[in-house]
Amino acid sequence: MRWSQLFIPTLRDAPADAEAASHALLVKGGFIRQLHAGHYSMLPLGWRVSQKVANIVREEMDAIGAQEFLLPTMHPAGVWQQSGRWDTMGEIMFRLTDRRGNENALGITHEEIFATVATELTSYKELPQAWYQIQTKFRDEARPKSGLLRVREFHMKDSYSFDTTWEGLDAQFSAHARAYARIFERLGLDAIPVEASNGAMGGKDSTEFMVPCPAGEDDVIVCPKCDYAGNIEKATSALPPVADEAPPAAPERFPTPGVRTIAALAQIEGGAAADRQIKTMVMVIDGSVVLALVRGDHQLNLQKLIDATGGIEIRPATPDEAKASLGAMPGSLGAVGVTDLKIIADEALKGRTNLTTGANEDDWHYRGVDIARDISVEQWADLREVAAGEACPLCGANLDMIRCVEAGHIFKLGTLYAEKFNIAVSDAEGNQVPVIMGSYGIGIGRNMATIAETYHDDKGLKWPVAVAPYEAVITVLKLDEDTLGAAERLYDGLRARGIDVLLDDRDARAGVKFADAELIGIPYRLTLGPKALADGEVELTLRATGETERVAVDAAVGTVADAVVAAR
RNA sequence: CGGGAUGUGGCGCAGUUUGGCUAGCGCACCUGCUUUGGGAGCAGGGGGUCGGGAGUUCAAAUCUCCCCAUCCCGACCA
Repeated sequence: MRWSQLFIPTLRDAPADAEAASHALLVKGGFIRQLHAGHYSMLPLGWRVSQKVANIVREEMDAIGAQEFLLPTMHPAGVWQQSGRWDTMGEIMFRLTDRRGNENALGITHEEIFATVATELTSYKELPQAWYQIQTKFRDEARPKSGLLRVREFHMKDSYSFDTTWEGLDAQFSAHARAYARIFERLGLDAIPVEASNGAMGGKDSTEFMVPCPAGEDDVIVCPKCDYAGNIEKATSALPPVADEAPPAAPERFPTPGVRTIAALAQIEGGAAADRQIKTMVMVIDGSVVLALVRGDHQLNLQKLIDATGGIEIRPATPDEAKASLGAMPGSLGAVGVTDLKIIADEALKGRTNLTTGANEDDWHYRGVDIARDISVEQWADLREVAAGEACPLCGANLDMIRCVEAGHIFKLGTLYAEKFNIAVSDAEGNQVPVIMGSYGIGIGRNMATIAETYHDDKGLKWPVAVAPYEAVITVLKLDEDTLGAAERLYDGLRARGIDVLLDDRDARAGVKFADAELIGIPYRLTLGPKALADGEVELTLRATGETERVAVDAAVGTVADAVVAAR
């Protein structure tokens, strides 16, 4: 491609705002343009990068025997009603009504649609199968942000596996995990596989691939000593036991005028240390009030509460709702003697005695509470959020917390969709057996943005060769016959070697050409100017390191092509 | 959904408080001349329903009301 014909609008004065640095560079370099909140136009450079990411994903999916499909983006409501997710997906799903008054959805994922195809599976001899597509998804996110990292319309590779046995599912899950590891390696990303919450996808095991990145939105707990890693929504830690003194025969009510916080209760005479308090959180889960109890010094993790209760819509109760349910405002709430509400407690409270908690009357608390004796806990669960510095549950080392981007996610779905859509095949004995599914996703644009976030400097992007929009640029400093002629011979030579090469034939100053090539992040730059050309040489500059060396003109094609091919 | 901010040529902004010349500036763009190895200079030129609607006024980018959109913080969220 000749640069003079390439559409690259640049915004050299783009303001640096609080969004991801990569986003400003992708906009500035003319890769993407925003149409609307969460909807981006891919310009030629951006689309080339996106396609390269997609092709790497495609190659690795093909390598594990998966077959590519392309399914519709718009789906009739009935398919989603059949799985039950028409109602449970809530506002995340775009819905629209056609001229006949029929309801439709824009696909947020494609389990249902692949399931309709999978009903045509009839025999165990056809299995296993692994099917995928690279296609547009729509999600009505409450707050799109950070450029391509969180959008409402995006490209995603989603794949689905079909097996007759759980061992088969395990094998497909492992195959995907290995394929994902290779994909991230080729993309130049250090992805950490972590235990994850399954969220609305359902199913059993799930692994997220998390790339450390300050612009991300997920916190991941990792052990610096062993392999333990988990999303904050799932991770646990080992806690030292708290030695409780024996409680009195019954809880004792005592006045706590003005005390509204755990910290305040820990300070006052007759109070208790935070780890000897019960924090009572009033939550509304799908319209019902539930009490969630954690230790005073612990934080409740909402996703853990969702996972433990199977809830869909969950929110903290308003102070007025809390008062209506328990009779006091937050700060004096407790579960002692409460029998008409569901009470779910964190495991760190199990067996504890002589605790302090609110008495459901403003300015009063209980002490001497024995949780087993005094509180009707209906369900015990892991509800508390792990904090950095706590002990690894496997080896005891101090855990780290890292901010990450969720770059991929793989699930073992099980037989849920087989049951909803009646996907069954005959086994060797002629019995109908349900098909066991897995579901595997990786976002194309999100990975593109994460790469940009990982590889850039103050001059611009530094794309890895594997995803660079062009692998090499020939910067022509003087548009005379000799220089341009030499440049075109190099250009033809590199194209003949299959290199994606850009010929900067613009009538612009050298500084502009250098700065633009650096901004858009082309890995290899060949500079043709009269100085070196007089010696029969050209300059080769690496974007990644800034190193420059002189190469004989005759050897330049071979040198660059070999380097590019080796780095792909 | 709550809080805050913004909307003016392609891009980035000033002007709005206190209504008033033909709505400016920088970048980009077009023409010419000079320049040419790190974001050139001079001269000339083109381009704007001032987010939308209604209202007040002799007069509205500016004041009032309604609406829309975008951004940031939070809530929420495979």
